[in-house]
Parts: sequence; structure tokens; C-alpha cells
Amino acid sequence: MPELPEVEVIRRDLLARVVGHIIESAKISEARLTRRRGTPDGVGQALGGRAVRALRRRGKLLVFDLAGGESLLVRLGMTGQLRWAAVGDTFRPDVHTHAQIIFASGGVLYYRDVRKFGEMFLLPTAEVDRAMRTGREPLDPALRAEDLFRLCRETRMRIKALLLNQTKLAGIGNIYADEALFRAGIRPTRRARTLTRADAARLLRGLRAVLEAGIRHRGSSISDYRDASGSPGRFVRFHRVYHRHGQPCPRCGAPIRRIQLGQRSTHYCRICQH
DNA sequence: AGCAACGCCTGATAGC
DNA sequence: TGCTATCAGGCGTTGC
Repeated sequence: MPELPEVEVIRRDLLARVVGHIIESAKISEARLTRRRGTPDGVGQALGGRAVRALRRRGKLLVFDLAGGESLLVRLGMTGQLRWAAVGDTFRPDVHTHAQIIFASGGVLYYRDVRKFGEMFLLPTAEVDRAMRTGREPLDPALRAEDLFRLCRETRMRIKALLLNQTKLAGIGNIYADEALFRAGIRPTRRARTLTRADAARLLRGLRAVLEAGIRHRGSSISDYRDASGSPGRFVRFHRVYHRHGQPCPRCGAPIRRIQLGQRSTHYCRICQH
């Protein structure tokens, strides 16, 4: 399940291969991919002959800025994978491979997605932020603890729901929300507006620590996540609560609990988190 | 208007 | 063995 760290790893893997390079042709073979905007053939044909000027990340979204003022947006959803195949690479598309972007260099960027929750479409570059309603970037140094505190004060949501809300903070999913709340000692069920300034400061530190560690270890591969070369990430072995229900808390030894919160499984320690 | 629940989608796994 | 039920959760839509 790709969240901010996984998407950032893929972005860095692809940078040198696509930025400054020209797309020769592209083929999209699954209509669901373009359901938000355009058609598979329309998007595929529009990509042909375009140069990639930049590759950015906004939250969990990958943004390929193209020559001519449009951007290709790729969202991986739950099981989406972007796979780079250089000339001579052994990777071969299968029934779950729904798009291929062929570069003039001979390299191919494949999009593979078993559950088809992901999407791929074009937007004018200037409209990306407004159209996607993406919130603040947790790793942006301009985001201060005071900003997070204010976000907490202006809602009645539980703190975990706020972390998962992409229009407020961008890029945090179920894994990194649970891990950050554990590091900050904050219970996921707490109403966000009950957090103090000190809580918000600890939460921002916890978020940044866990997101940066996730990037350093090349992401969390629970089941489907793979980087652009097809390799899994190593961060799962450093998870302290996620998917560790019943196992001892690494801080106090009490069993990690799993509850349902807003239709999602949520993991925490009832001793260490308040 | 804000917030919680639902549905999309498929493969892995549990239970009978 | 083989069938069915359940679970995984990002996110747009629906409904309270």
C-alpha cells in the first residue's frame, strides 16, 4: 500500500530515467485508469512525443510535468506499481499490467495494478494543486508544529482520521499514521481538538521521523508494494505497532491492540499512548 | 457543512 | 479438495 515514503522512493528511482527524456508512445489498456478524466486512447496518444520536464510528488500522487503545459498524474491506489524496464530487462507485462510508456531511450515504464484502484490522467500543470485538493506536505520545513496544532483545533475528527485526510496533510496512510501516533504517545481515538501544543509538536516530530525512516529503508512492503526495479522495501521489520497486534509493545511489553476506526484496522499500545 | 459509512476491485486466507 | 466468506484500505460518493 503505497504511502508517501513508497511513492517518494519510486520517484527517486525514476528521476534520472525520465526527466529530460522523450516519450515515444504510450498505450493504456484499462479504462478504469482514466475514469477521472479523458479516455485510455486519448491520454495514450497525448503522451506520444512529449518530453518529461520534471517528476514531482504531491502527497501520494506522482506528477510528471510534460513539455507543453500538461502533467501526467499517477496515483497508485492500493496495489499500483510503476516498473522501469531498461533495454534487455527481463520484466514482462502480465494481465495486471494496464499501461506502458515507451521512451525514446528504449526504456519502458509499466503500470501494473491488481485491484485497479489507481489512476492515470492528464491535467494542466497549473491546475494540479487546485484540482487535487492536496493538503500540506508533512516533510515541508515550512510546516510548523503550530500549523498542525491549528489543523487539530478546527475539526471534530479523531486524530487518526485527520492524519489520513489528504486535504489536510498529504501522503499519510494507515501504516504511517499508526506508527507516528505510537512514536508521539498519542492514542488514535483522541479527538484532534484535545491535543495540546506539546502533543502537536511531538506528533509532527513522530511523523517526520517515521516518514524519513520509511524512505531510508525504501518503503513498507506488506503485500504488493515494490519499487521501480521490482524490489520490496525493508521498513516492515521496523514497524512498532502496525500489523503487530498481540505482540509485545517494544516500549512497555503490553500486547499491541487492534481496533476498527473508521473502517480501518488501527494498532496501538494502551499503556504508552494517551 | 462536516463527518462517517459505503462501494469499487482482486487475491490471499480462514473455515467448513 | 474445493467451495464460500472475510479481509486488506485509498478515496470518491452518498447520506445523515
